[in-house]
Amino acid sequence: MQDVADAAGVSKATASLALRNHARISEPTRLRIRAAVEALGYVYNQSAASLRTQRSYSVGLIIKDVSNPFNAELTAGAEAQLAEQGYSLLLCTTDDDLDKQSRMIKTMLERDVDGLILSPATGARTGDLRKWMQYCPFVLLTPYYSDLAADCVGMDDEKGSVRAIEHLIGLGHRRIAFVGGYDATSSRRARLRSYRDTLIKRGIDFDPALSIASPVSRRGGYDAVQQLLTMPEPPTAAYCFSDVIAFGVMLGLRAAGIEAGQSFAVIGFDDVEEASLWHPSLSTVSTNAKGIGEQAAQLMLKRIAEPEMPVQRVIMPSRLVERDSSAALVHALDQGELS
Amino acid sequence: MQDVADAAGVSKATASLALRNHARISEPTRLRIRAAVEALGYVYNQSAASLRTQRSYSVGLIIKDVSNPFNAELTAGAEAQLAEQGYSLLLCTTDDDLDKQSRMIKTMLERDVDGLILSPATGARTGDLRKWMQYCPFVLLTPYYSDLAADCVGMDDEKGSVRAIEHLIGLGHRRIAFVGGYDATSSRRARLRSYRDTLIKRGIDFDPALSIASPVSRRGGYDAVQQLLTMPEPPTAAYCFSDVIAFGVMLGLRAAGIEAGQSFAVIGFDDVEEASLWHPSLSTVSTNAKGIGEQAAQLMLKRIAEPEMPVQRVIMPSRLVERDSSAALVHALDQGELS
DNA sequence: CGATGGCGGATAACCGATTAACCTGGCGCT
DNA sequence: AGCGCCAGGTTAATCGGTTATCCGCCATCG
Repeated sequence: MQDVADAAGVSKATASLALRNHARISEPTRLRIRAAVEALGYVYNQSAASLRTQRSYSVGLIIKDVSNPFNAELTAGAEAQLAEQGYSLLLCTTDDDLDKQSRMIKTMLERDVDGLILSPATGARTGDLRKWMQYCPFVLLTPYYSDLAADCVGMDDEKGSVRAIEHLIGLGHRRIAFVGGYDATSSRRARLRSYRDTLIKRGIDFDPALSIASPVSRRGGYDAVQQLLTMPEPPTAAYCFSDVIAFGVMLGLRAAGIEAGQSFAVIGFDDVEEASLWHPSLSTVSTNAKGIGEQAAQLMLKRIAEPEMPVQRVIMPSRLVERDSSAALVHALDQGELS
Repeated sequence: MQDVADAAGVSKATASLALRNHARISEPTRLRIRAAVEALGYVYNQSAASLRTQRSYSVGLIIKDVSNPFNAELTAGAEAQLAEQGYSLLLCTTDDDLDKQSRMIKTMLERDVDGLILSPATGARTGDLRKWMQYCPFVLLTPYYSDLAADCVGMDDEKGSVRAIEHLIGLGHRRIAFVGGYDATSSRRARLRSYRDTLIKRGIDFDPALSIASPVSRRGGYDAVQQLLTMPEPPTAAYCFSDVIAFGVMLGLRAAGIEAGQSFAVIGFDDVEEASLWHPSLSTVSTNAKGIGEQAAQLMLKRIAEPEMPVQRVIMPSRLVERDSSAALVHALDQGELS
């Protein structure tokens, strides 16, 4: 910048002000300086500026895994919002490992992010998070740390689950399994609770044997459904922790000669793009991943602009999308009698 | 850091050296300093360090769109490699817009990245890229800027295409369409060339009417196949620019009462996760997106470590994965006669 | 006519690390 | 005793911007 200033015959300070269009600098001078910038191919050094101003115009996004379509969409949403406001996105992943999560948070803080959007790894302790929150604002991608005085945006596990189960009950199903997800995650617990409460409310027994935890992968769903089908009284429907698991369940069903949507209903969660493309198309609880990412970014930008704003907790609505994988049980019985 | 030094009763310089385990500092002193760090909750300021050392330990990744599964996997691969070496990933997207691409490159340079991994937007000019390359090393995610003296890692459009077409010919197909992709992209041109050359080499006419450009979306494939089916002598197979397009083609076929893999063969490109899950499962040219991301990151790290290393161009192997969507034409004819 | 007040710009301290160069006490050696 | 040398630190300049403060000059005003 000194070079630019010299070339324009002004001081470094003047150059600095001119580049940011400060009113103090006259038009002709500003133009001379801009010309010098072009001529010299000067590139502004944001890090140097950050050092002085203590604002980096960057925020970190810490998720478990980008290759998961849900997270990819979320990332896309967040990045778009941030870029629009001139912020950059530092991305890192934890593989749902607490240790790695700590390292990543530390790294981000060292890089002086203005804020951190975090999808906490399973088992993250409130105390640890609170410790980090001293250093920069956080937006949590989950609604389950309510004692933490942090902004958050989560999806509505509860309403979505209730709708899904009521839909299945409405179709005539009575033996409904709850499939997949890691046992310890708050999201799964919330959905499991809604699942159980809804059943009970409708006068249907809650059978613990029908809820099976699993890794969040197709394999997880595949294995789980195999297990379910060997039960003496197997379920006729599965409410799955995620679409990915639902896909696994449908594959498992097919392997057992059962087609989802005929004698067996399947409902997923997330509404990833493939859900509508699958054959049969997957009924699922839609959560708008991109919207969650956008919302998180917006919340962060607001928080940065106004640090003392009251804590905001956003629950993004989820809605049930009924497609072909969930069919009426009566229909299934009819088919069964025909074969 | 001054505070830490004071607390440990040493100078700032000593503290700095101690934190980086410089041999000059004795063990007891180092421990005292580390203790002070803990006690004060000090966080290292990487930006300040970068300012001085001119190394930010961060690299930028500029792609068109993260929500595309191929790019998401690529991103995951790159991030993992970089994180492993202590580098951070700045992610931004261009929506395949040249203007936005320029802005993003500029932003990244201002943020003082050590390198930039770029998937150039359609139509990016060599000259423009060369201009940016003065400022930091680039790794291009395409093999088609060979006059640019930049490291790159691309997929093997050619071999993959040849295999796919030969596979189809081997199955008895003679009217093979080439479907989808933006006309102007180098990748599409390369695949189109391989497609044509392979046909000709096998003594089959190349019919320009059988190659249809389209947006890279399901819709694009859907519309294209509709158009193909109205031809006087429609194709019996489609080689698609991407899996996404192939999905569209299969949907279009189904809408026309044709099931892919029976009277009509479909092959995609990318081998995205859903390819194996589709019904029928999609034959496709597999390219290992995550591997490309990892390779790009590794190349970048090597380049940073050794700036004068000769330019490296990596072509990641692609292989044909034969699944259910590509069936023998004879089989299709048999079926035709039966019906 | 001297005081006042802008305007447009210059000076220099500062942000938080890194590092070349310098300092010092103690030990071994001749 | 004198000298060199090393281990273990310290000093201060530096990276590239930002910004509080100061300055000179000219127009305006009572």
